[in-house]
Amino acid sequence: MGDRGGSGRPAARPATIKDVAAAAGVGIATVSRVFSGGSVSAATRERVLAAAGDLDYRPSAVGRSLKLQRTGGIGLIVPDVTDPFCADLIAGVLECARTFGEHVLLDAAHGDAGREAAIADRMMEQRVDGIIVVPEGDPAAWHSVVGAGGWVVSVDRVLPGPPDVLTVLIDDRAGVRALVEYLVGLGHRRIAFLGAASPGAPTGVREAAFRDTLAQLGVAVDEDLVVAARPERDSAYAAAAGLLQRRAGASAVLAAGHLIGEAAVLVARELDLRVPADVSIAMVGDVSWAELCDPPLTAVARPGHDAGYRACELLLRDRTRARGGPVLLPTELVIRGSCGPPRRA
Amino acid sequence: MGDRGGSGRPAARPATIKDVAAAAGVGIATVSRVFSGGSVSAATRERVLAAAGDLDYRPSAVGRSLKLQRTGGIGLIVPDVTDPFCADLIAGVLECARTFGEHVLLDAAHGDAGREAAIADRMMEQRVDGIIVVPEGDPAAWHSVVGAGGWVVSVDRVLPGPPDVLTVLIDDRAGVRALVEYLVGLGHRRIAFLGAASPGAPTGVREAAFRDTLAQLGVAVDEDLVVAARPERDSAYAAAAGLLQRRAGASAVLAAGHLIGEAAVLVARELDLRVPADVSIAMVGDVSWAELCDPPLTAVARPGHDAGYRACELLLRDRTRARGGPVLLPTELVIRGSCGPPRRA
DNA sequence: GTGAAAGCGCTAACAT
DNA sequence: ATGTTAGCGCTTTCAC
Repeated sequence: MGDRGGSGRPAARPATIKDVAAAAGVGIATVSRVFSGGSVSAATRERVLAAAGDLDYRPSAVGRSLKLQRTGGIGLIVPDVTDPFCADLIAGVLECARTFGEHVLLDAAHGDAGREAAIADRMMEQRVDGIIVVPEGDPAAWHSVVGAGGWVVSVDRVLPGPPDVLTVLIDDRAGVRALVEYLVGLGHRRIAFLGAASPGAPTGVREAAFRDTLAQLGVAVDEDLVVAARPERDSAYAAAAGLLQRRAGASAVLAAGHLIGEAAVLVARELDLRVPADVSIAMVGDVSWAELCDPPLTAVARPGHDAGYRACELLLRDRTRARGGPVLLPTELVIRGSCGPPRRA
Repeated sequence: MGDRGGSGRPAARPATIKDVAAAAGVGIATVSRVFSGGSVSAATRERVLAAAGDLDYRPSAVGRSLKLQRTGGIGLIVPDVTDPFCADLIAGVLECARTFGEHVLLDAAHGDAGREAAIADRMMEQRVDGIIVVPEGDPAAWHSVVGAGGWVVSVDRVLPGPPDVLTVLIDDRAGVRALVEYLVGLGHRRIAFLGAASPGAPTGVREAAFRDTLAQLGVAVDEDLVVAARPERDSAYAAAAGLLQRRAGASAVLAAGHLIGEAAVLVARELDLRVPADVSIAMVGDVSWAELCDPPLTAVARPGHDAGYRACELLLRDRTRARGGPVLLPTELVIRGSCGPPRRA
């Protein structure tokens, strides 16, 4: 029965276990038992519950955490919550955390190493049970978190250094390979690589996979066709425009991330290039608009939700096991209409 | 100097204020002062800091929260983190929370009233300083949270009942009105309304605004052209297909949300309707793909980031003020290429 | 400037 | 089955 005055509220500070005990005429231990599942006689339990109801009592997780030395919270740090991959990741973590009865502290580092470290610090002070992170900052900072007794799982990035950090990876190597093979199979020999990507997308392994696969297939890489951009919209756009404008003779473009893929699509349209007649376009990261643009974009789907789920599982269930290298999650090549045979020269 | 054994770690439990005090040869009060900014002689501070560094000491937020009766955390509950509007909202809350030095507990309710209430409960037990929510569940549950002494701000929904919940709204009414006026100005008289929407998009006020504006403009509403779908992809698709297939003679389609807008675009393409030659399409919610599809979609942009930021500000700064009705945020009509004059019959 | 001690809300060991 | 008590890590009076 909260007293809700007219304006400026009473801010009645919440009832404590003591209040309930007094109201029910029992000891505080009994109240505790009622709420944490000890054995209490039915009659007493009834009285306690009634009193608790009257007082609007909610056990304080703060008190409990202090006693138990464990908060039941996990930290999640992503580069950018509005990135579709990150959003999927978050959803996965949330879903898994729920099954373990844990809650999630979220923050975004936006590629700022200092901020990332500060967030981690704060989460450690909050005594989270572990941290899941898509790290973009200083690897040393993360090893030191582990050194301080923390548990961390790195998603979509491998942290150089001692293998004290659990890791969940997405098999971009295989994804890019499949895509390149598909393109080459279509007849393409001059394939451009637009590097750099969305947050959550280290371009290094993708470029390496691009080069390796081409080499394996006996196709030469034209360095003029390998371009890099920073993971911002305008940089991506500039890079794509630079490549497509000079018409270096690419018959296909592989965009290493959805941001740069978006740029490629936009630039192609602006240049009145028909897709895939004039140029084929494909990208890594199967975001929702891939199906919406015209023609729909062929893309390598990356399982962000699974990655988040597995990372959380790793943290909460498989800690001891975890020795045994990174978890590697498969990608899927989603073929749509944006790639076709190259135009006959 | 954390002892990192070979496998299965020591799990050295973190140093406490006592450990530091002992190591530095001072009282715990002094250590506390060093870390919470009390007055301490430079020499002592030095010693304490050194000891703390050795022990890898981090003040426990749990201990502090218990003492201070305030955790510095705020709860955020959205329908679905992967929805672009929700993602923007989250980003806004995160940004504002940072400036106040607060952290954020996130969870998703997925339209499940029971889950929403359970999440709120848990957050209250965590003793968050307040909760920001895009409520889809039982309004009574939220009023009772307030009754229990909690602070809640509702975003993008108005909760019926006593005005004890702070509110941040987006002016969809004006947004839809602008869009309808634009369409009518183009010459359209038979405008279809595809209702239901993404999470974070109550369709009611949009439909009302649609009808009102049309009435004001002296244009009759054909009930056959007003269709509703549930906020899932297939339901949206079915609704759009139903409408467009029977060719009820709509010259323009107003999709009330991005999910149903997506469906409209897809269906139009499938039916080989040219946009905007055969049919104009516009939607509420300016998601990133609007610019990517062909032609780019005219849309009403909804300021999710701002909404989140303002909600957080309201919670953290303006509590007392807050009397004075909901905060209302403006939308913006973003005109692209998907709408044109109706085809001459 | 610094230390001793109380107490925040809770759980668990121990006593009854 | 239930009550008493200690103590989790911290801040903050109150003495000195």
